[in-house]
Amino acid sequence: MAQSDTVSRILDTAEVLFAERGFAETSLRNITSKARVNLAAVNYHFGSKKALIQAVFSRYLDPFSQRFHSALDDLEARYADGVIPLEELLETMATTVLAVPAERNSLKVFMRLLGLAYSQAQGHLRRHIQAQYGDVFTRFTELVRRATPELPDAERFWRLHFMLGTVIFTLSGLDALRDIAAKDYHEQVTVRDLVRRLRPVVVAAMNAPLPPEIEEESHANAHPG
Amino acid sequence: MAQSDTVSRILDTAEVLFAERGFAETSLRNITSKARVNLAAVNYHFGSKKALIQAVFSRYLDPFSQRFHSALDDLEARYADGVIPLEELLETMATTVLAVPAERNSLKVFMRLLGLAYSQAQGHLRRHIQAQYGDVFTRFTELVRRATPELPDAERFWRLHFMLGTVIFTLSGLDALRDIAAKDYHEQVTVRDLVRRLRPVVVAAMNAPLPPEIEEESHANAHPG
DNA sequence: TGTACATCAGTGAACGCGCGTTCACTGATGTAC
DNA sequence: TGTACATCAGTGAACGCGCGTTCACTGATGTAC
Repeated sequence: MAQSDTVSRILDTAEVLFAERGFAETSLRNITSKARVNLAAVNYHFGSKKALIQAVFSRYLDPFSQRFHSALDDLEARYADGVIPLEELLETMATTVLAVPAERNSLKVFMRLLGLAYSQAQGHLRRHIQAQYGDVFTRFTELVRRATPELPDAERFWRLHFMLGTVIFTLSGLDALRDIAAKDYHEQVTVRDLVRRLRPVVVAAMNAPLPPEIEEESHANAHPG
Repeated sequence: MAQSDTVSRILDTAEVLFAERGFAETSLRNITSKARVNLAAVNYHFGSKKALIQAVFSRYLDPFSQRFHSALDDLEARYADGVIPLEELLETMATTVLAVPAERNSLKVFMRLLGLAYSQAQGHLRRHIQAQYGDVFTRFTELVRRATPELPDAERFWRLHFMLGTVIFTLSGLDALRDIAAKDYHEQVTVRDLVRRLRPVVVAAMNAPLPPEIEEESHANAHPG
């Protein structure tokens, strides 16, 4: 037995329960009893519930940011001028996002956790993630910036988050949507199928025409960049 | 004084706190002390915390479905052939979505509600809301079907949900995103500004080219390129 | 090689606390006769 | 008009419960001399 079977039992169980019900609704007693581990073990190994939540995130985000960094290295080596087509960037992100949970428990858990982290208003978790993993996202958005020079910075920011919303909402609520889809269309939907459908939608959204300028208001002269 | 000033004080305060921190993280003591109302008043007037949450939801969804129905009546009267352009349908939905919370407190509560309706894992709440308010959404999607005859049914279903994800994610996590946007671009974002940005993105996404058909399936000879 | 101590994962029970809910009660207003 | 009772919004205090955390403890293994 490894020196801490207990630690991974806790993490495995916690990520499933967190994804199912959220952080506040999952108690340490839920986790430890389902993991068949002593209640005090969470505080012994992690220090607090908050720290456990962050540890659950790290198990996904550490390998993700590592893989994503090296995938971007490969891309940058391939395009010597530093301008990587948008489709390639999105494709790479999709591949990396799908690769990580394939080894772990589920894509749904990962997406649900990301969604919870964003919607969590207070944001200690959000700030932790930003501080810990912000650089790989910064690098990605910089590459997207070069791929879409015609987009104002603010517009690009919002469109990336619009698409993040699409992906997180769809993949984290996949069970519910599958339910509805199966009832309406008698169709079984796989994650690969969804990604196939998502691709042209995301590309079209990023390439949509710019919204009309606002003229009135105060003199909104935000020079982006 | 109305026969129950207390009831509306509770509802007004509850929706603000629910929007700020979520349902589980908001206690009845938080609500009643901020509303300067007796703790027991919630259970007296509503019966339980769960019933209070549903009452908060109803204050948004009842007027929303009512208004949306009559807005669709108007549109159908205006287009005698029964085919309403997609842009009009989306515009109408956006207007209705924004009109309801304008009288009330926050768009965010409303968006959280819609998000919950979908992402609630076990789905008893989802099915309740589907049963209570499903007809207006069914009516809307039927009109969208007529406006986009070139889309296969399943494709339309998924694209509508992709866009629902964008809107729910963006507007329900607005505070977090505003935070990030303000830090990166020193720009204050209003809801109206966001809707202006969303419009071309949603239209482009709905009109995106169809994804390539899947041909192979079982004999998995995936061309890696 | 034997003894003493240190380290460490894990445990069982308890702690204080905030939670949703309940209950006996008040006091104002309405209704019946 | 007077009396008795009913209804109802609201109250203060307490209830039991599950929560995250703490603490003294065990027993196995490692280390020093």
